[in-house]
Amino acid sequence: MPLRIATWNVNSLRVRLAHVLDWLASNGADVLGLQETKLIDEKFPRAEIEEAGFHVVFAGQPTYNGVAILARKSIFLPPSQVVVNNPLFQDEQVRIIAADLVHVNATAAHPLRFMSVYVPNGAAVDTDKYDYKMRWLTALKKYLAQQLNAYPQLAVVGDYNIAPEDRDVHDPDAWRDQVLCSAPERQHFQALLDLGLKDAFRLHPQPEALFSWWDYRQAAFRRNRGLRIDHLLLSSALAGRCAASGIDTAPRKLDQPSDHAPAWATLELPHA
DNA sequence: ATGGCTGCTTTGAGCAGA
Repeated sequence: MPLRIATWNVNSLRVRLAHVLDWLASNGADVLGLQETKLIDEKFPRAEIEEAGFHVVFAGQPTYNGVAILARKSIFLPPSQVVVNNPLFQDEQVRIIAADLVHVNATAAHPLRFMSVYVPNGAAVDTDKYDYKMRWLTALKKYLAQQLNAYPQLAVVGDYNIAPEDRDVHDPDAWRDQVLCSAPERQHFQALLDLGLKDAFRLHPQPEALFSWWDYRQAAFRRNRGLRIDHLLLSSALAGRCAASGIDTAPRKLDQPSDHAPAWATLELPHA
């Protein structure tokens, strides 16, 4: 059975829990990285998620950010070796969680190392927040270089807040040099690919103008005025076993949607 | 040029998101 992994910026898990549980049931994802849970740990809906058949590890803070990993109990042992944030970067904001996922019938020598990341938005070019985003991405590259050495089967999924190429943007001229699309941001994304990571979405043919985020304003989703900023980056060992990938825009059509849609990939792993 | 939505916040108008 192929393994389906996914990422979703839910923009408040309190508001979106039903969407997440419905999507897991209908889409069949086995592992899901969440971003922008916006929940302190005391308020995280652990029981509801576990009752739905998933292990969960999470790290939050008041109001902003917050990340989690869900892993289907019928396939995985409880997540282990959990690490929150980047050990190489002092950060007051909670934007990364990583864990080992071991198959219940594990035969592989290496676990699946799964990381859910929420890259800073950056606000606008030439702001303090943009500088923070640049420093954050520099540190992420150093961390992932280490992680790739330690974990041959590494998946780094999340909201990267970067549209890698013009074809990932509904109106490239309007977005030229703007935050999410600026050349320095794209160079940071390319630097991650240069480590050997692969963008799962681009491993397979895709429809044109398939995006993962649309502004809440001005009917942007109905007009498909979106960006592709949510990505699954795979180590070469995983990329070689990636059978399919895509973005599911169905949840963006629901009432009270997240402004992001889930992105996913399937992996043919022999008991990862 | 501005604000356009949405969620959050010692429930309010302001911040943040992208």
